[in-house]
Amino acid sequence: MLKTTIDMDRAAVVLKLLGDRTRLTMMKILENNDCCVCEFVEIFEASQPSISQHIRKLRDIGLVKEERRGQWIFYSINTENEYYPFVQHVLAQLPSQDHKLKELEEKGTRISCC
Amino acid sequence: MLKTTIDMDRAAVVLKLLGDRTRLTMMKILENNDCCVCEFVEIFEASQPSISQHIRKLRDIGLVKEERRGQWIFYSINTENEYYPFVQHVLAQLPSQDHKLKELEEKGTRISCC
DNA sequence: TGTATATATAAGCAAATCGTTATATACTAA
DNA sequence: TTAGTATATAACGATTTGCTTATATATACA
Repeated sequence: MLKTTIDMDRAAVVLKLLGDRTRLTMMKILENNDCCVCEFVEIFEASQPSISQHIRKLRDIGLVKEERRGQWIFYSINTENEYYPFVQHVLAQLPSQDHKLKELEEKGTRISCC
Repeated sequence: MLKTTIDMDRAAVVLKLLGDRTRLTMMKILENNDCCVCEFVEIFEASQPSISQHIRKLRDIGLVKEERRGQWIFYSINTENEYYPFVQHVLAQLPSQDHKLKELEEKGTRISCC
């Protein structure tokens, strides 16, 4: 059986990153969707730099990856990441946050991009 | 099916608490053992106040409970806590830390208490 | 009672965190 | 090329965190 366990130090680092309302919800949304920054800005009613800085932390340890599509940069879960299985287990315990994206669509407040 | 899901805000609070090397390892050890403060002091080679303060945070949101036995206070996981199922899932992904207790026994450096 | 041990708590400090505003960069379209 | 949009980054400040040292409290035991 090849079971790779995450070591405690790395696990603590990952959990600390997930231990923030905004980042945790971001990750849960990204579980099922690709998103660009502007969507998160709307969902969290936060400033663009604040959102970018949260994403940067997730990206710095490889939890998410980016893909430019024209003017926009879409983020998604990096399933290749060594921590992915661990993160997946944690996220699986949380209630879906997909309704937050749906609300944007319905309100029509979604910016041009998405 | 009665499935109680933890809400995102509370989950983030719990994960933030677990997102510290010392507290995460403490919780993993407590998964299978009751421990008193002096054991943690030895295991983490930390000061007694530092350990007490970490425990206090875990106790404040009810993740652990205490039980005085004479001179000592033993801590254990509070399985009655609303977050317990969530925490259990997280801890289950981590490698056992029981060897840390065993090392204390073998080294004989364990203080009188334990 | 007095002393030792185990633990908790308070106060203070350095570092980390998370927001802000200002600015830089990259792409699109006129 | 110029203007507009999306995003990243830098600089700064307030708050939080996690240690330290000092002290208080509770129990055990002589």
